[in-house]
Amino acid sequence: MTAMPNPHHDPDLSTVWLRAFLQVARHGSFTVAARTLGWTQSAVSRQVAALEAALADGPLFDRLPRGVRLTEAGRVLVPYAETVVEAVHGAARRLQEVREVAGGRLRFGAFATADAALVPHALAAFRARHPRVRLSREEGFTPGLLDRLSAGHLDLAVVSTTGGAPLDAYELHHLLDESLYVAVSADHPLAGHEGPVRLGLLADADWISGSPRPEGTLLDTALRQGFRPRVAHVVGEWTAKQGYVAAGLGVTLVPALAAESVRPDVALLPVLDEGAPARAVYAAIARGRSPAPAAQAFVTALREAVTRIPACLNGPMA
Amino acid sequence: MTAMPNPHHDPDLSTVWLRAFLQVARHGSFTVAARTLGWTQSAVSRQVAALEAALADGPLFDRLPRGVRLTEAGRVLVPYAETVVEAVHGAARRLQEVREVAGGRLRFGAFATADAALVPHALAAFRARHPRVRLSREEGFTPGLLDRLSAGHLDLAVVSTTGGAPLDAYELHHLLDESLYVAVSADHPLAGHEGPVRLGLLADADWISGSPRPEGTLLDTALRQGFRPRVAHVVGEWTAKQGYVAAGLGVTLVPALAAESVRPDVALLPVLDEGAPARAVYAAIARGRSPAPAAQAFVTALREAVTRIPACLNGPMA
DNA sequence: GCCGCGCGATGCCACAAGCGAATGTCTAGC
DNA sequence: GCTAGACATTCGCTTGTGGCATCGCGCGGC
Repeated sequence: MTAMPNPHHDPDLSTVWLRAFLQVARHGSFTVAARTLGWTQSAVSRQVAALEAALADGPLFDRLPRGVRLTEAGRVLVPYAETVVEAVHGAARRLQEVREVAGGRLRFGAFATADAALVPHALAAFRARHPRVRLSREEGFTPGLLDRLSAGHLDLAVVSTTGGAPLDAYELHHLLDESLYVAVSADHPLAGHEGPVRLGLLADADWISGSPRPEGTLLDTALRQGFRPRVAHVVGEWTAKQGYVAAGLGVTLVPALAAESVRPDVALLPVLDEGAPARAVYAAIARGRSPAPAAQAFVTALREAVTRIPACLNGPMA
Repeated sequence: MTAMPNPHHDPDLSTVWLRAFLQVARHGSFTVAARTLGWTQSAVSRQVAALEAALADGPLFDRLPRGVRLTEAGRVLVPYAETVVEAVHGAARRLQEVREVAGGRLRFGAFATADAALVPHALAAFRARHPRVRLSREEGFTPGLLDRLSAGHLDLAVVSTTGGAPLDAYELHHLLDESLYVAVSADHPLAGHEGPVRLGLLADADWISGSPRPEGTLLDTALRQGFRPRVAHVVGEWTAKQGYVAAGLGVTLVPALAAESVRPDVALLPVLDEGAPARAVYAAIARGRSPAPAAQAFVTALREAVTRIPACLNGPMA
C-alpha cells in the first residue's frame, strides 16, 4: 500500500483560480484571459498553476506554441468550475436581493385588533413595494407573540403594552398610542354624551371583558382610574362582545384600532385619559438578533399605515 | 444614483471560508466548528468575517451569548455554499478517477488489419482493467488517423510505417515489426513451396492490391526488391481479396496481423525480407500534448496483446 | 537561414492576507 | 460578584499573491 498523496481532504482553492481557469479554457490563451480579467499574464499563469497543484495534480492545459488547449483533466474540470462560479454568483445575487428586500422571507405576528386595521394597510403597502418577499403571518396575544419572537420563530411582532410583559428584551419601534372607547348600547343613558367620559361614571355598570379579571387587559385603565369594574360576562370575540353590548347586557372597552368596525346599534364614547395613554402599540424585533432586512421595511410600512388610520393618537413617545 | 458598492463583480472567496461557514451553521458554534476543521477558533472567526465582508455585506450569523444562529442572509447562503463545496469535492474525485484511469474517455483509432487481431485483444484487457473509461473507436488509414490525432480528435492511433507519412511529430510506441505473407491460390505452382520466398519469383504474376499504384502500400516491399508489380485488380476489402486469390485471378500481400483469418483454399507463403522488416506498427500519441492517462494504459494493453499474437516479429527497434 | 515576434514560465520584490497564541469582552449561572 | 464559556481582537510571523522584468521556445517573415 502506498501512502495516499491526497488523503481525501477537499482541497481549498480560491474562486479566482476557477474564474481564471474558465477564461483560459474559453479563449485558449493565458494572455487573452488575463486581459479579460484585468490582470497580467503572469498572474493568470500562477493561478492556473495553483489550481493544477491543488486540485488536478497534473496539467489542465497543454501548452502549445500558440496558446493552450485543455487536457483530459481540464475537460473534466470545466463543468465543475462552472457550477462553482455560477453558485457563487447566484449566492451574491440572492444576498443582494435580501439586502434590498427583494427576496427572502418575513415571518410576523400581530394581535387581533391590530389585524383589523393597521396590519392590512401596512401589508398591502409592503407587498406592493417588495413583491418578492415571502410573507407568513400569525395571530396571537402579545405574550405569546413575544415568546415566539424570542424563540426565533418570528422576525417581527406587532404588540401592545397590555399584559405587562417585560419588553426590554426587544427592540421596540413605537407605532402609536391607542385611545380607548367605551361601547354602550345605543339606548344607554350615556349614548348621547358629548365629549370624553370619565370611566368612573360606569363604576357600577356590568362590564364585558375577555377575561374574568381586569388585570392585564384593557380594564387596567379602570383600575388606574380608581375603581374595580365588575365583570358580568366573559366574552373573547369582538363581534360577540358587540352583540352583548347592543343587547344592553353591559358595556365594554374598545381600542381605537377596532373602532371603525362597530355596529350601528352600539355607541362609542371616547374615554378621558387622565394618566398615561391607554396602551402603546409597538413593532417588536428580537434585540441583538440582526433583523431580517424585510423587518425594517415592514416597520416603515406600519408607520405609514398609522398615518392613514383615524381615531388614533400618534404619540410622541420615543 | 448612489455609487454601487459591489459593481456586479463576483466576489472572490476561498472555499475554506465556505467550509467554515457550513460547519458553523451545522454546529451553531464557532468553537465546535473550529475543532471539527482542525483550526483554532480565531481562524474560523476571521474566515466567517471574511465571507461576510466579501459576499454578504452583513452578518451571516447572530452572535448569541451561547453560540450563534444563522441570520436570514446566512440561511439563504447555505444551499449555495453546499453546492460549491460539493462541486469542488466532486471535481477532485473525478480528477482522481482520471488520474487512476478509472474514468474519463479514450478516443483511439486503428488501421483495419490491426483491428483484426491486435486491437481486440488489447481492448478486452483494457476494458477488464479500466471498466469506467468511456471508449470510442475509429477505423481508418494511417495518414487519416495521424491527421485526426494532430487535430485533437483522437488520443491515440495504431498506425504503421506504410505510407511514408512523417511520424516525427508524434510520440511513437513501437509495438511490433510485421512480417509479410504472399497469398496465392491453393493450386498455384508455389503453393507447396518450403520456406520464405523471394518476391522476385512473382515478378510476372497478376497482383491484387487496394490501390492501382504500389507506392505507399504493402507493395512498396516489391519496389524495394527491384521490380514493379503489375496490379491486375484493385480490391480494397480483405475478404474480397481472398476471393480473387482463391479463384486464381492473382496474388496479394498479406500482413501478418491478418494471417490468422485466411480461408483454407488460399496458401500463405512467408516473404523473405532482405532489407528492413516489411513494416513497423506503432501506437502514436500527439507529441507535446499531455496524454490522456488512459492512453498510456492502452499502450500497455497493446504491448501485452502483441505477445499473444503468433506469426509476428517482435522487433528490437527502439 | 537568420532574426524578430508572440506566448507562457519564472525570479524577484513589495504588500496583503491568513495563521496560531494570547488577551479582551460579554453573558449566563451559581 | 465570581467563574466559565463563547466570540472578537490584537500581535508577530509566515505564506501567498500580483506586478514587473526576464527567459525560453516555437513559428513565421524576410
